[in-house]
Amino acid sequence: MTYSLSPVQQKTFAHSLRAKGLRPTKQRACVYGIILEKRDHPTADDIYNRVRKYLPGTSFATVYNCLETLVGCGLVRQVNMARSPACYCPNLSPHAHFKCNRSGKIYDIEIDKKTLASIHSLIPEGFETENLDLSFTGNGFQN
Amino acid sequence: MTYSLSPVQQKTFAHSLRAKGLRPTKQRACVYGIILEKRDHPTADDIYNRVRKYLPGTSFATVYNCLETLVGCGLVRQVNMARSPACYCPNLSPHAHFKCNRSGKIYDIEIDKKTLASIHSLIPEGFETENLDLSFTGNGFQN
DNA sequence: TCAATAATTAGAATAATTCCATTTCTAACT
DNA sequence: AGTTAGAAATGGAATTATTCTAATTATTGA
Repeated sequence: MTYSLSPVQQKTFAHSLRAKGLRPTKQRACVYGIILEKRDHPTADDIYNRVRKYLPGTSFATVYNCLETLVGCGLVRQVNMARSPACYCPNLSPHAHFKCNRSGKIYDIEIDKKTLASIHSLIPEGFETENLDLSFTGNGFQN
Repeated sequence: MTYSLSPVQQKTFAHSLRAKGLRPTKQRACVYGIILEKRDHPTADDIYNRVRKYLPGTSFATVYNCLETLVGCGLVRQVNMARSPACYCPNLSPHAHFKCNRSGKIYDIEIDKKTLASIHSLIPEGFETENLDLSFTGNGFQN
């Protein structure tokens, strides 16, 4: 059984891929849907396990390929935290991540415009920033 | 031939370790000295190769153990950038990293107090931050 | 429908790091 | 200085995350 995206999601999905000459395949739709569905910052391994409920033949290579494609299209973000596998997040607004050392849970933390501007002002003249990553580790409120 | 730290470095080194009940061994001194010596953000592999010029018997396990210890003592910082092995840095002041996609070079970028305060103010009430990582990727000025 | 090409697949390969059992070293105590 | 208990280092295997490769299958446009 193939994963169904909502009409709005489907449109965004197909449009973003086609804009880059890429094909909206069922595997890509499924990976995208799974990341949107449960916003728990799944790893490639988590995604692999969830995808296989819908498309049992899916391989790791495909999951990694799909993720790379979706990140490349700007549909999802890859989050890299120290000493943990990459995880994925559909929140496209500028935000930081806080990883709780006790629970392992990752929280999204919004970055307000003023702070974002302040952060960007750190970059020296002549440097061109493509990506910004801000992350914290420590203990979250409730564990 | 064992690596010699300057008297000041030696004092900081031995003191930080002893404060945690750990021993200032020659391997740890060597790893520490190497990170201080050439501030080029070496990876564990780089460090392994440099250490072995002084202490040829050193194993990868030891390099990783030493690095973990030094990071734990606050003598060096571990820097994790997306899709690259961890690298190490003796700059203990609050700073961000900019990785140039073309050259692979990592630049230290100071974070001024105001921006730092602004970043810390993002953290919700009740969260306890142990570590902050801010990194950029893009193109540096001269490649 | 057919051809061209893009995407997926399985499995092997690689890279980075961690683990484990053994040996060696260090430092405190005679 | 010699002993000894615990800490650290060692080599190699194991693990984890990810990427690569060659063959197969799917998608899209003519």
